[in-house]
Amino acid sequence: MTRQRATILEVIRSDRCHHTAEEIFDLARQKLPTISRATVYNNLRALEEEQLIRRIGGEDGCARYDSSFMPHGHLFCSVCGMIYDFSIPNFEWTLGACSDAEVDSYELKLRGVCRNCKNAAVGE
Amino acid sequence: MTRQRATILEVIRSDRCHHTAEEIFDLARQKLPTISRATVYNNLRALEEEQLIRRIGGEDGCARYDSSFMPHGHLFCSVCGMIYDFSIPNFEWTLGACSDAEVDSYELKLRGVCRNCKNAAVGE
DNA sequence: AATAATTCTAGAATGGTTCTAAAAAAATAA
DNA sequence: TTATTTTTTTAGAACCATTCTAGAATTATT
Repeated sequence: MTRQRATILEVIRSDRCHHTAEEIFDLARQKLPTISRATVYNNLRALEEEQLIRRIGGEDGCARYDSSFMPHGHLFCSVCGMIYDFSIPNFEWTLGACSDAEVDSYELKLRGVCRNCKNAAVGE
Repeated sequence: MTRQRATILEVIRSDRCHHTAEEIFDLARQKLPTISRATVYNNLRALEEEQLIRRIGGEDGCARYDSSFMPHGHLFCSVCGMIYDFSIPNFEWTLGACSDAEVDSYELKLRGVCRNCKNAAVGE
């Protein structure tokens, strides 16, 4: 575990913001000014292969990263742009019950309006 | 509806293969040899905005297109590479019941082994 | 310390997609 | 129909997230 890799992992774990590679590069650079963009990309790929982080496809064509192990989906709020974790009880079981295929993992992306923005709209 | 757009839509509707933009370009060119790549991309975007087709993110970083209106997920088989439609009964209802957010649409990608490949493995 | 293996760095290359500007086609007006 | 305006198409350049390359730095091994 090099300093660079530890820093990248720390950045991803430090909040639940699902940062992009570029954001991770900027945040890592604040702690390690000479870190290279390629190092960020290399380590993101390596960390993903080691299952220490998870890649999720963003809405704008660039990948985002999540450090949570618990399987869950993501709600992309079309009003505030935030990305929220979204869990469905027994979803793995449901997937198994829905077909004869063997499902190893899933990625669930939801588009809509988050609770906060929905409530704000009502209060207007 | 120009000839180019009609041809692109016809290609997407002609089978359930979830083609990439490049594949659609090649197939469209067989019918309209002078069609341009930009026309394919322009129309794919327009057709998506008109809700005549749906874009799904492929596993290899390039978009794929689906002409089905019925909401459903996609199983990417890691053995044969095929992409299968995957439906979950009452899934829209489940999504609504799982949070206070307003969910407008979803994209569900599953990785695993399809029924055929699973059965083939057993028979070995 | 010497050697070998791994990781990092900067910048070039890649590739799917979007943009640009001019030509063609289609729609509308006269 | 002809003239005018709007939309679409075309070819290729540009874009940008990501990957690759080659050499330097670091780390591990002998």
